[in-house]
Amino acid sequence: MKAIRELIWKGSYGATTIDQICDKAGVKKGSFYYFFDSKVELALVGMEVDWSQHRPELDAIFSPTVPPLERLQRYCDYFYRFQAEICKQYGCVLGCPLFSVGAEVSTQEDHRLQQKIQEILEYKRKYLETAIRDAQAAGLVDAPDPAAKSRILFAYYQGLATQARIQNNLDVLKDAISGTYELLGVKKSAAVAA
Amino acid sequence: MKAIRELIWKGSYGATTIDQICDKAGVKKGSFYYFFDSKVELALVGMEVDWSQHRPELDAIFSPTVPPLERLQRYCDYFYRFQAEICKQYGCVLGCPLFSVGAEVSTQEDHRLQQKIQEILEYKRKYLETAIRDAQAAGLVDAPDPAAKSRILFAYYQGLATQARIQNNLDVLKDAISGTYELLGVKKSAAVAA
DNA sequence: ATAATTGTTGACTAACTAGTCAACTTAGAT
DNA sequence: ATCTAAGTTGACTAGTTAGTCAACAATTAT
Repeated sequence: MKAIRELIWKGSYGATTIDQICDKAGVKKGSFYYFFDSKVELALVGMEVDWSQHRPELDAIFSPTVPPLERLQRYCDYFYRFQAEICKQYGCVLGCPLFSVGAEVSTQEDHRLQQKIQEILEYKRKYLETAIRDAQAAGLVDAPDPAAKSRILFAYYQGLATQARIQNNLDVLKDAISGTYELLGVKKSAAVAA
Repeated sequence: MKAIRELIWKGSYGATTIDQICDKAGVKKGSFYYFFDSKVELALVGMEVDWSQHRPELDAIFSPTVPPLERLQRYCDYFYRFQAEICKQYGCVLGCPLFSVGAEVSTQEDHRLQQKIQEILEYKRKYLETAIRDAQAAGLVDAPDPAAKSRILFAYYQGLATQARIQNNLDVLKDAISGTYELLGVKKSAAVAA
């Protein structure tokens, strides 16, 4: 379980072989096929496990009890710290596996993995939408269409994460919060407050 | 040449084998190794060829003779039309190969491909930076730091392209120009003019 | 024409790939 | 203790992979 996540995160989904997974997991191939029918099957469960581990943390960060702009601030901080830790552990910036794996498998015939990834990504976007809507209601930002704004912000985050991975540079992520504010048209006073 | 571009664009770099490339190109493996030492070598030349074909079009779109905001408008249009054509040809949205391949190979030991990709990406960002600087000089946008803004805009485009690929949905790209305007803080009057 | 260079090929290794399976080991229930 | 179900394994296909190479063909120079 941990093995496949590491391998497809650090390397790529397509280039990760079942032999590699078994080696890393210290398990023989027979055992693998006792539990899973194929690599896709394992990847699906892996994604699910990963998501279920992140979900509580995101629920806390995006809790409605937290002021909306602070949620975004905390999320940017969290993402940076998380990537920094991963970077220290694996020696390079890995970004978000949902993006890199998603982009890689999107053209495959078997659509199950794409669907799962899109599903989780949509959950994540929802956090942003709610935060933006609350910020708009509080008059903190200029976002008459929170859903549209959340898509823009989400695309921005996705781009940042991918850039950080490609450039292998954590500093790229440091612009996240200022970029968020510019993108949302945060009013000066609100920015200082958050 | 055309073969590898199609294969690693539609599929992935890692999962594309030299046998596949040779088959698609109608060439035997011996010939391949007569010209290239490895897959990386071929991919490097492929990227270079691809870039040299796009460059004149981008030079035209971002010509200093064109009003700055119109450059961005034209670029968004161009990108959409280009993706639509590719989509009709291959049956699915493929996004930008620099992003998908870049994300995939970024953790490899051999850094040559990453370097080439980063180099081309940096060229592309420069187009945006110049357009934003000109727009700022003309008082059309609120961008005191054009380089920083261009990084934000570039990340946004990168995210959009990746999303379009993951969701296999061209409509994602339709938000590009309105997102650009929101992101740059385009003044109402300037937006109407462009 | 002929020699030299450039390019092409099929046949070849040796390592790796996904996937199967009968035999084995463990752990839990009775 | 012993029976059973759950899990593990090594050895096994059969196809694919990267990469090599001597022999062959095509082009070009002289």
